[in-house]
Amino acid sequence: MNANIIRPTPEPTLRRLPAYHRVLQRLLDRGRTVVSCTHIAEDLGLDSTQVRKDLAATGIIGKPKVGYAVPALIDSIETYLGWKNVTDAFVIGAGHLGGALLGYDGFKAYGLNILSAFDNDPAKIGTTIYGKDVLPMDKLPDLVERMHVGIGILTVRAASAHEVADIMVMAGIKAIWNFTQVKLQVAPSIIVENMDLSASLAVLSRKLAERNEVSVSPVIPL
Amino acid sequence: MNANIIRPTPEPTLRRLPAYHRVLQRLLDRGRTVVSCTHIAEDLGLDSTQVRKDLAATGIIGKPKVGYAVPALIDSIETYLGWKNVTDAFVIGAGHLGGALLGYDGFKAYGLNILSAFDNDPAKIGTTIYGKDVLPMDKLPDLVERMHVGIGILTVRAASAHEVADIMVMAGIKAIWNFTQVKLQVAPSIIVENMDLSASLAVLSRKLAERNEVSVSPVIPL
DNA sequence: TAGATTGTTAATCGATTAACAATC
DNA sequence: TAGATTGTTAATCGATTAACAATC
Repeated sequence: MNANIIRPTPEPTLRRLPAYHRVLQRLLDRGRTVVSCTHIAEDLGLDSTQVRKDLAATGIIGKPKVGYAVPALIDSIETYLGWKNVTDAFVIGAGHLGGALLGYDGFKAYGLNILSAFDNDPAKIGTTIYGKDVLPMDKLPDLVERMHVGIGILTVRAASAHEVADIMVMAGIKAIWNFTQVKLQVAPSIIVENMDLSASLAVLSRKLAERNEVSVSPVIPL
Repeated sequence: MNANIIRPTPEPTLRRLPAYHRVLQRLLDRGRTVVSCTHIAEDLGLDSTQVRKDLAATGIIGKPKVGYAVPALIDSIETYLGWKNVTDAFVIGAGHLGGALLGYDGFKAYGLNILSAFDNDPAKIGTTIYGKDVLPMDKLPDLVERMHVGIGILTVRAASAHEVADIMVMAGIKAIWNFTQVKLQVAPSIIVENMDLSASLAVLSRKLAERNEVSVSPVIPL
C-alpha cells in the first residue's frame, strides 16, 4: 500500500555529498574519467555500501564492474543539491561573522550568491564590507520581494535573533541559515538550518576534558 | 562480563547540552530555582525522556516530583563540558573567517580563550586583529609548548589545510577545530571536530531545491 | 570467461521514544 | 495521600553495515 512513498533523502546523506563532490573534483583535475565507490570510500574512511547508497540518492546510475563516470557524477551531485543555478542570499547582521561570510568567496561553488548585508546599527548602514552594501533593516521586505531572495543568513546577536528571524519571515525569506545559538520557532514551511558553533564546540570540549580526566587519573604520591 | 564498560556520551547528547544550558541560564535570570525535564523539552521541542537521559549523562541527580535545581544543573553541564576552566587556543589562518573568530567574544562563556593568530602571509604578520597578534607560522611550535596550548582552530584555505594541520600536530596541538572542508587524516590521539559549512549548506540547498521542484510541478500551458 | 563492481535486500547497531516502577 | 516527576528498562525507529544476486 505504502510502496511508493517517496522518502526525503536522509540528512546524513546530504551532509556527506559535498565531501564526495570534493574527492570527485580532485579526480577530475587529475584526468580520471571513472571511479568506484570503494575508491571514494577508502579516500574518506567510509563504508563503500554507504557511499553507493548516498550516490544513488542523487539519481546517478553506475556500471557494474566499471564504476561511475566522474563528470556525470559531479553533475548529478551538483544538480541534486541545487548548486547549478545560482541562488541569491542576504546576510542579516553585519558583525564580525556576517562580515566574514560577506568576504568568503567559496560560496560561489555552491551556487550561493550573497548580494548585501542588513543591519540596524547607524554606524554600519551605508558602509560596504568586501564591496557589499550594508543596508538598513527596514529595506529588507522591499528588497526580498523585488530581488526574489529566498535565503537569509542570520548572524545577529542571540538577544535579537528571534525578533529578526520573525522580520525575515514576514519579509518573505523562505530559508534561514541560522548562525545564532537560538532555536527558532517559525512556520513549518520555513526551512531552518542551524550552524551551531556551541554544539560543535561542546563535542570538542568534552572530548578534550575526557582525555585530560584519563591522563590525570591515579597518580601515587611519593 | 561487559557490564561495567563505560560508553562515551553519544555525540547527539553533547550537541544538545549547550541548548539546555541556554534555557537554564534564562530560567536562572528569571529567578527560577527548579525545573523539570518536561519544561526544558517543551521549550526546545524535544522529547522529555531524551532531555532526562542527556542531563543524566552530566552526572546530575534530580528529585522525583520536584525536578532539578537550576544552578546545580547549570554547574553540572559546565563542569561536564569543561567550560569552567579556561582553555587557550590559537587561530591558524588569519583570513576573513579566522579574523571573525578572533573578534567573537562569545567563546568566553564556553571556556575558550583565543590568544592569537598565526599566518604565513607577510602582509598579515605583525598586525593585530581585534587586539590579537598575527604571528608567523614558524613560531607556532615554540608557543604551543611554552603556553601549553591544546586547541588549534584551523581556518586556512582548503589547498593548504592538510599541510598546516600536520604542522599543528607536530607542534603539539591536541585538538583541531577544523573549519576547512578537508577531511583531516591525523593520528587517532588527535581530536578533530569539523565545522563544515558545505555540509550544512548542502542540507539547506537540497531542501530549498525540493521545495521548488514541488511548486514548479505540472503546469498546463494554455 | 572470471572477477570486480553495482544495486538491493537483510541484519545489525545505536539513538529515540514509550512504558512503568520508585519516590518525594 | 495523590499526583507529578525521576530513573530505568523495553520497544521502536532509522541509519549503517553485511550479504548476495545481477551484470558488464
